[in-house]
Parts: sequence; structure tokens; C-alpha cells
Amino acid sequence: MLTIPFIRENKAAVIERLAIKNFTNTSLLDDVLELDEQRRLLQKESDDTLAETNKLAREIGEMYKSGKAQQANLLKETNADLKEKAKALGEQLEALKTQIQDKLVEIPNLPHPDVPKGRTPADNLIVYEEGQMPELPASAVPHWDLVSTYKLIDFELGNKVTGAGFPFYTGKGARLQRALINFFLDEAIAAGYREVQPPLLVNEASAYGTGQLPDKEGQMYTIGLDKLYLIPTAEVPVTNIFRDVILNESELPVRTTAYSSCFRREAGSWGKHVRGLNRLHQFDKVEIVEVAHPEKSYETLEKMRAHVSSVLQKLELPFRILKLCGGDMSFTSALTYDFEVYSAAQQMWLEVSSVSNFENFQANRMKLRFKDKEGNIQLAHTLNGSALALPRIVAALLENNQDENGINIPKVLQQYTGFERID
RNA sequence: GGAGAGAUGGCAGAGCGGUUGAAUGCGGCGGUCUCGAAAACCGUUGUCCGCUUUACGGCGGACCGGGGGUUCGAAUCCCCCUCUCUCCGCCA
Repeated sequence: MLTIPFIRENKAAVIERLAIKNFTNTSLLDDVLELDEQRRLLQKESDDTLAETNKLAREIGEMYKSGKAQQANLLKETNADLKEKAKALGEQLEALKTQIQDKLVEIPNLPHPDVPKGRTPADNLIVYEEGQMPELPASAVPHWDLVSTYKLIDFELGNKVTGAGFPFYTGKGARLQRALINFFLDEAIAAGYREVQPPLLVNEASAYGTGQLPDKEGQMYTIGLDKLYLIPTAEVPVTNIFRDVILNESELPVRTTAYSSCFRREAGSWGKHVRGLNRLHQFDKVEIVEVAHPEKSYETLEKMRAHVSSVLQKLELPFRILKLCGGDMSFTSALTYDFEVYSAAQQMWLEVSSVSNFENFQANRMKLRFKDKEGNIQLAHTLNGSALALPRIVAALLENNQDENGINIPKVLQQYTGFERID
């Protein structure tokens, strides 16, 4: 959520930058500013009225003490009118605030000046690419065939027990999952992130805090009876740790990592590009989250990028990094790097990580602040990234490392899996 | 699930319905003392909103788990909700 003073003082620039994200509903900005103008007037009137009633109450008290009951009773009547007025003003004020808030949350974050223009994924900028493209044998097949041949993942069983997109991982497939999770967590911890294990369900306030609510409700699984939501990413519970928190400047940065299952409804996508592990309703992911000083957040973004890169390098996967264009960026992000690994049998680049700086957009919405050296309170910056999401990593690992009669496990994982080969 | 107790500032812990934004202690910050530190002593120490000021600041409003009510006036009384603790039951 953008701050109103910022919009007010930088309106032209805001409009210009939002256009990069293809957001052109500038009347929303006007509405917010105008409503806020009204709000301030109303605030003054309401405060003044309340001040008057407070004063009268004190006077009435004095009168009773000094035995002037009659005068006091007279004043009571005056005060009753004022109180009524104050109540009405208060209600108007609340309504106005809600109205402002509702509009404010519809305005996306400003893209960083480096963000390329564009509307579709095709406009994303490839900023980095590395790794050897594997040379596969003629017998090479996509991962959905491999997992069935070597009994690593059972989609049918998941289908029976839960539904499409909820696979069972079996045998070495299950072990590989566990190995990857531990590997990712160990890497994150070594990079300075503190591990937490978050709840997989969050309440409304948290879903609102990270922006899943009010308008992306349909993307989450909900527990209606208890008004809880299954998390689409660990970002939700982890970032909400800091909701309504004022940190000390000396505590920054706060680095957190969490493994969690993630649940996504993702209704309406079918076809070859979502086959097998490419898109699931439940999957596993290790997330990194950082609360950063505003002056350090882009430095932090680069560190996150370096961290994810190093993990992919250790897994010996060919990957590339995209700087997302305005049209492909998320609502909340100011700058996002997507990481894609090459899955050789599908001959497709698969997104395995997304690293973003939200600047103070999330922080403003959830009131995450810090007290600087001068004692001033300011909004912190938040960033997060996947490090990494499992399914597509698994897909690429299996496809890229296959030979005629088996699959080799990358060296770095072998101490975690306890085996060097699947056959 | 049954019975009871409670929710106050960073923490601990007071608080007769009327200058109580809230005693006191600890912690934090500033200072005195010291070569330096500790101790001691003095001072200071919440958040949000509005108005005002070149600025330090000043004034007003809101907030004592959340919501509603009683009252001229509520942290203090009443109702509802949430959460926590203790005892009992159940249990991975």
C-alpha cells in the first residue's frame, strides 16, 4: 500500500511509474487524495467537538463539587447535543477512512526505475544465464514418465485420496523431497537466515497483511468454519510475524527462512505446460524473507539473488535470471527477479524462484516500522524469495540427469539422499 | 469439554468513576562522578491522527485485549467476543 503523503507529494511521478505496470486508473489516485482532504477536515471538526465535550464534562464536575447543581444540569443539556454531534462526526469519519483504505489497497506498488516496460512475459529481460545445457540420450523422457518408471511420485494415488494436483511422493521420490528441503534450509541458514517453522493456516488479518485479501481470496484454500486460510506461501505467516511491530534500527536486517507446504487453488489452468510437477495444488518450498533498512534493500535484493544463484549452481542446473517487466510483475513488488531452470526433456524453462523487493509497500499495509537513530519511526522495507520451490527443481533434476537406465543425483545432494542414483 | 482467575506502557506491577497517558520498580536513553567502566545520583522515556511552528516545540483528539452500553465524565461500572493462566477430563 502506498502512503497518502507520498501520493500527494509525488502525484505526477506516481502516475508515470504506475503506467509502467500498465495501471492507468489515475482517477483512483484523485479519489484517494480528495477523500483524504475531506478526512482531515472532518478530523479537525470531530476533534474540536470532542475537545468541547471534554471541557464541559470537567466544568460540570466542578459545579457539582461546588454545589451548583442547577447550573450543572443546564450544561448537561448542552453537552448532550454536542455528544450527538461528535458521534455523528465520528461515524462519518470512520466511513471515510474505510472508503480511503478500500481505494488505497487497489493501487499497486510503484515499479523501480530499472523495471523494463512491457505487458507480457515475453517482455521480461534476461539478465543472466549460465550452466551447461545437458545432452540427453535419445531415450530421454519428461519427468512425468520418469517418476512413474522409477516409482517416485504417484499422481493417480493422490488423485484418489485427495484430487488432481496432490501427488504422493514415494520411496526415493519422498526421500529426494526431504533431501532437498534439508539442503535448501541448510544453505539458507549458512547464508544467515534464521529458521522458523510457521503455521500452515493463517487468520484473516494475516491474509490481509500480505495482500491475499481482500481480492485474491479465490487463490487460497479456506477453512470456512474457522475463518482460516491455507497458506499459498510461507511468506504469509513469516512476514506477518512483523505485523504491527516497531523494530529497533539496530535489529535490522532481520533474516528469516522457513520451509512449508504451500497450497494454491490456481483454478483454470490445464494442458501440457502444467503437466506432472509443473503445477500443483500442494507443493513444498523453502522461503527466505528479509526485513531491511530502506537504504539497504536493493543491496539485499542482490544478496538474495546471489544466494539463489549459488544454490542452483550447487545443484548443477542450467538457469537464467529474468528481470520482470512492468506488466508481468506482481501487484506488490517494486522489482522482481525470476529464476528459471532448464528442464531438458520438456525443453522448457521452468520458474523455480521469484525474488522481490517490496520496498515499504507491504510494510505500510501491515505497519512494520523501525525506530531510527534519531528516534523517528519509519517504515521498513521487506523482501522475499523462494530458495527454492521443490517441484520444478525435481522435474529438472530428474530430466537433466537421466541416462538410459537411471537418474544420477547431484553430488551436493547425495549426503542428504543417502543414495547416488535412482534406477 | 467442565470449573475458576485474569488481560494495564519494552518488561514487571499499582490503579477511590472526575487534570490518570496512567503510581512504582526494572530495562532503555541523556547527564554528573571516573583515566575508563561499574555503582550511586539527577533527568528523560508509548503509538496514531489533526491543527500549528523556519525549527526545538506547542495545542487538541484517540488508544489501558477487541466491540458495544451506562454516565455530564470510565482503565475503573454493565453486556458480548477473543485470548491467556490454574484445576479436572481427554489426548498425539
